[in-house]
Amino acid sequence: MKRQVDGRKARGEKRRTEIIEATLRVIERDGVAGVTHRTVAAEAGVPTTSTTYHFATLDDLLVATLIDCARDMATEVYWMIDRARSHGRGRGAEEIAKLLAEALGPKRGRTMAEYELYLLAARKPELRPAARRWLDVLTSMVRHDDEVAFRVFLAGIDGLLIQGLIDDEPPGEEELRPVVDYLLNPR
Amino acid sequence: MKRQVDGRKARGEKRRTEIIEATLRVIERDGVAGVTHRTVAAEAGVPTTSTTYHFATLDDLLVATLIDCARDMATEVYWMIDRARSHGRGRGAEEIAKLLAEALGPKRGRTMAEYELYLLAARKPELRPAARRWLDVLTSMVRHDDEVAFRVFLAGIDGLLIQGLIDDEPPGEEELRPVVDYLLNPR
DNA sequence: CCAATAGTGGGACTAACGTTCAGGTATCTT
DNA sequence: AAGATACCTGAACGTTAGTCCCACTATTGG
Repeated sequence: MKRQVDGRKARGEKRRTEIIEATLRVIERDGVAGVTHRTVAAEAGVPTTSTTYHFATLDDLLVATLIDCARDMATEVYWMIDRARSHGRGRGAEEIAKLLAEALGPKRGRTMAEYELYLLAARKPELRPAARRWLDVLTSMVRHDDEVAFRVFLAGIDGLLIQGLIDDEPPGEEELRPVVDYLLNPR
Repeated sequence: MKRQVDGRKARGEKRRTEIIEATLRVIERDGVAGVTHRTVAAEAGVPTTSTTYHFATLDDLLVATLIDCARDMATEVYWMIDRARSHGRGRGAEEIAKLLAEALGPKRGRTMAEYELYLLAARKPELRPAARRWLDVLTSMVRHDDEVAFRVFLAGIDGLLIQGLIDDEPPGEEELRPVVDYLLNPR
């Protein structure tokens, strides 16, 4: 049978994704610098050689992990837009502000990981399509008649996030809302 | 004499700054990941032990380098504002757009280094004052009656830069000017 | 049923790493 | 002049890294 769920290949791919997830956890905790075959293997609870079997080099592991991370981010943005739409016109700012506050609060580690992806993509062209994915999702979903205003909006989101990461106490939802609102409809 | 320029201490501090400059070059070329005592020593043309003599640990070297980098960035921003002012009201956008285009073009490596500083500051609170320095300079020099608009401006600059770093062909000055202009005087 | 194959895991090898140390030299202080 | 001081550096230590090897197991396709 080809569709056997517990076969060799299926278990292999399962472990592969487990390794990727463990890598993401390591990046969230210690940054890309903390990623080694051994730390990842320990985090995933597998022998060291398992990571080298599924990913030829450490670089492959990093690239695979960050592409995965970018995919998650893009789908999250997708659902955010969807939610903002269903909440009616003009309520988009609240949804976005809430998401930003989460990114800087409970999901801070994840946000840092995403910006390490950005920086790695700056050096590795192969990662750029993945890093740009959430930008593409936004661009394709949101109607933008004013090209310049939309570009400011995209840049503003990134700036708010990265500056929030180096704040001693990151801004909360209520602090972000007027800024996001301004970004969405400047007068 | 205390003012001897060729004394023991003076040469020591000179080498110290040479090591810091070499470290910055390594970061620009290979990123923070490429910084080791040996690569830095080779880049500076000094023996390996020299880097450990002047900086107790690798971390100290990194922190010293990034603080130095941040200082340069802040003074550059200072002079940019000064220039924009002398060019008369309303010409600020051109000056800023030119600076951004340079940061994404000839000085791309330096810009990447600066964002590695950001990300490191997100994990090391001791680096945050240094990372925020150029923001503080802007805040103190530019009159801003509208708090929200100014915040959008700061975030926009960062967003434009970091998104420019993952573009396959970074935007040029003429492409950036309308966006910067929009950031400065939204209607 | 059986050869081929994908996955597993313990061990080990080499290279590179951060860091230490001890001996040496030039400079400063008194 | 002479001891103290700051700087310099070759050699080496112990550790950890990436990666490879090989014997083993369980699944697969014919």
